[in-house]
Amino acid sequence: MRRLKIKEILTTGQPGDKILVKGWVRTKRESKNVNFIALNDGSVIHNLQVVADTSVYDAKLLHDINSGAALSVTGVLAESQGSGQRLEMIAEDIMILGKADPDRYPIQPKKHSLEFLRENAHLRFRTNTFGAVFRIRHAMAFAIHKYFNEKGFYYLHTPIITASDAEGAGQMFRVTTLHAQNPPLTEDGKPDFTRDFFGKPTNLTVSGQLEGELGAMALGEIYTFGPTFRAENSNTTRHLAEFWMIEPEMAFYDLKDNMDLAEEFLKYLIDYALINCSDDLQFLAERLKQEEKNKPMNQRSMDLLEKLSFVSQSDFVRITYTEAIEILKNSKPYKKNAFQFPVDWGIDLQSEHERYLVEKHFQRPVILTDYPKEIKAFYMKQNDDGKTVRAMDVLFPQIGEIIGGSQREEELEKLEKRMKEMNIPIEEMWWYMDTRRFGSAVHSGFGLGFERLILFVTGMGNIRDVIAFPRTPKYAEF
RNA sequence: UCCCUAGUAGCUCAGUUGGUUAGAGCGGCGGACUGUUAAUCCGUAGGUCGUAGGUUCAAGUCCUACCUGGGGAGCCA
Repeated sequence: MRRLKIKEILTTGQPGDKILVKGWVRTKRESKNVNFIALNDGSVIHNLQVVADTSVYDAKLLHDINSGAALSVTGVLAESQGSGQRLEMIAEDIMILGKADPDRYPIQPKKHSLEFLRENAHLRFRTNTFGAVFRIRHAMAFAIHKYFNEKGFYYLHTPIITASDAEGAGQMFRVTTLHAQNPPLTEDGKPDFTRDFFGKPTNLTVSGQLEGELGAMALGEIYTFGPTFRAENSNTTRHLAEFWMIEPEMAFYDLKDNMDLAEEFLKYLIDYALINCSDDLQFLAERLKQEEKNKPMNQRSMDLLEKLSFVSQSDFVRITYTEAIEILKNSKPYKKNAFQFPVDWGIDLQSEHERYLVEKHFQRPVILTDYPKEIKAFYMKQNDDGKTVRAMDVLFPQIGEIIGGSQREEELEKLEKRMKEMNIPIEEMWWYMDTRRFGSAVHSGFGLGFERLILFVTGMGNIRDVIAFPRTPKYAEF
């Protein structure tokens, strides 16, 4: 008999159908004559209720059906007498594929804290919450490829190991095969990287952008979607040492085209989730609502589904950095001295400032553009004012910066001048400079933190809960 | 890295101004029950109080250091 997935059974199954299912026991409810087994196979958030007549089955067999056990069950579908579900399965044959010792199995049929589940990340997929999160994460990854494919972008695989340390996006993880205690030394006593695997110092990538630009300047529109690494000692709910990033790079796009793409892209992804992940989103929305019951009224956030619909339907506000500083200087918290950090043209905006703009002043996503060149990277297109660059940051409620991007500097002389000012080793970057030497053109791109997107879409509060096996300072378990 | 906060049963927590034998709920186990919805009812086992020092007649409780978790900040995606 062909095995049916529970998703299929619950949507198209009919009473009388004889079927085979396999899955894991969530809960078992016992009474004298009949046992109810809630079986889940991961295909949907819903369980299949398996009904086992106690007179038909060996007591030992029923005894071993605990939370976590894997079962194979054949039986007949029937309209459920209970009110919790349309269909249920009257079991005819139950086989225990793998037992789960109830004394040792950590995922009990009760509410667990996210912290506890994080320590049991290998088993947390078996909970409703993490099942939902990781199904949504998959759907978002798929939607990203779908979106770009439909728009004619090519998926370019930029390298994970890189010798370039010019990006300046953060501390990098060194990649080496040299002996940690006794590396070969140069004459002045330093590790001799000419004898390392690649013959020079190498690192895990912090961004695929520079290589992405090379692809865009031939293929037209490309995107990368892969793991990225930062060796920063940051301990927050929004940072990981290993995370996934989506970086499109487009020839002939100026900053406005770039913003249009970013906005359309984010809305597409949110809509995709609303349409294709409604069961999981509904569960997460309900979960969030329960959690927020303990919070005071003014700290509660919008319902998850409302929030997603709202963002997908509202126009993102687009203002320049200079305008944002003006708004902040005229704001109540500024006048009341309620900001912890100063507001002045030239400073980098702090979380509290971004929060104010997005959550209080505009109450919708905001795209800030044209930042002072001093606080942005060397490759950004310099404006004629000599002070600002064509950067754009997309700010979302609660999570802050979800996208950072810019129009790139395509003029060789300007780029070289800026690199010299910022002490970027131009000679090592000869391949990057070549794009400006040969057939240079206006182009743009941005980076979207995948986990931050998932945070927003799922409403989860900690980035460690939207990646299967988080890597953070002092933590690389599993 | 900085600030705040917590660590007591498998989980979530309570534990009074330091004082006898450390508690509850959930979960587990045993039993009861005519179909349950993280069932209900009765019973039961389960603890080196994060680690190492210190103060004290006496420390889960006070002090110091360290470890780990959580929240916030910085850096950023």
